[in-house]
Amino acid sequence: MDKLTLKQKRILDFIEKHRVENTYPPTLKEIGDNFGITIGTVQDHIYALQKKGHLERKKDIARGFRVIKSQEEEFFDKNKTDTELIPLYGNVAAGEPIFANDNIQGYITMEKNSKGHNIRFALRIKGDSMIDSGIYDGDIVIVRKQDTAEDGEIVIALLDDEATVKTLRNKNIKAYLEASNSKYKSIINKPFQIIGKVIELRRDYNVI
Amino acid sequence: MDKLTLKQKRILDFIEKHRVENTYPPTLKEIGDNFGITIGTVQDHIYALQKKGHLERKKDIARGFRVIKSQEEEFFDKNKTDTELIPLYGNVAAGEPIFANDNIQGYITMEKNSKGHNIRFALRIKGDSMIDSGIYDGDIVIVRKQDTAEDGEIVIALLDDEATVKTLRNKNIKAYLEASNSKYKSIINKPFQIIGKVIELRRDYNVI
DNA sequence: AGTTTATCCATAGATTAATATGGCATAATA
DNA sequence: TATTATGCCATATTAATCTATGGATAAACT
Repeated sequence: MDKLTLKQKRILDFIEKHRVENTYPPTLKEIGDNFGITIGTVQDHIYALQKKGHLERKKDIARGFRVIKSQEEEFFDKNKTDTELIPLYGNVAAGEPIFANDNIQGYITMEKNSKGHNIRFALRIKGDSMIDSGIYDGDIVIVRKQDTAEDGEIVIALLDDEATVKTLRNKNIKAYLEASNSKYKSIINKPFQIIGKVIELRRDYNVI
Repeated sequence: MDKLTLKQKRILDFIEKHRVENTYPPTLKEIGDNFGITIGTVQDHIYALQKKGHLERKKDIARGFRVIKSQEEEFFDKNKTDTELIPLYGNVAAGEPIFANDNIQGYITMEKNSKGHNIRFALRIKGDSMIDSGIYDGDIVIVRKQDTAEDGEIVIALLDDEATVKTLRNKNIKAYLEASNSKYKSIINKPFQIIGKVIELRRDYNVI
């Protein structure tokens, strides 16, 4: 990858920019028109770009360019691709399905999970029952779907057909759920089902 | 966006796949060759795809296709491209520079900011002085660099050469910083400099 | 000094690629 | 049933695009 002259760099950038914007690379003429030079001159530049290893080209193929990216650029692209969007669900009233499509309030960008495809989703917290654990009304919790959890972990549980955020206590003896706010009483010995475990919390401060 | 027939869908997919793999879309002939049909037939399919709103095409332009993506697909693409990594700094002792390269603990994936290039960084919280605001030891705050802030906003301030997280109070009269924990006393009438404003909080729950 | 590199131009093919037409058969739809 | 959409072919024409050549100047390099 020899170093490029300013002109060569500009032409290379134009080819890539054109490709991104139009979905196809430019022709020799289009390049020439953009820089106010003739096709013959463009040929010279293309030849130089190829020789220096910054551009590949298919013979006799219209618009047959491929811009070769540097390692840095590849890296930058790579970390751009290793993210995914997970759905953000609003809080649901008792009896209503949580994972309904029309309950999706938006999407949260997250890094892709390396190991396996464990399914995650986000849930907006309603109420202050977890305030003593530093989870406030309006916060968003990222949840990993699973049906078991350890003592002390914060879980999303289905209780009386309603999804709630609680701390799991004494799982193996008589499991109950603890609301992290002293004014709420904890739920003991009620049947519940664990939907997932809270793995992250996000709070947006209103920013204009 | 009318519904496509199987054949039409396959041709559309081929165009997009070809574009991604080669950096440029195929010609009519290349499409025909791939499916074992003639150019005339391809023209028919292209016409149908255009009429149904799945494909755009520039007249008289070689390989001048643009595949129109559904909202879902746009979404999927968006998360691939519109993110960036922001540096996560550890807490620093008094006098040491915060933004030193060897103070970078990692990187946080975030959605790119649409408006302008305001610079953001992340900081890991040390101590419990902001616990009453639900910011705990070990939490990560996302900070937008700026040197002013409004009353009540949580800011990163440089105070006695140390970066601290505080709530800003009475900015215009006698500004002081408030620690959100009753056992800490607020800092009044000391000179300080605002580095940035907290725009988001993230907390990771230890997950194996 | 001689050679290569980088920029330019002009022009004449040769080939690729798009467009225009017309025709045919079958399935879906009004 | 009449009409439209789908899926296919063949061929001629026009336009786009690439390739090849030759020439020129100035700067950088050997």
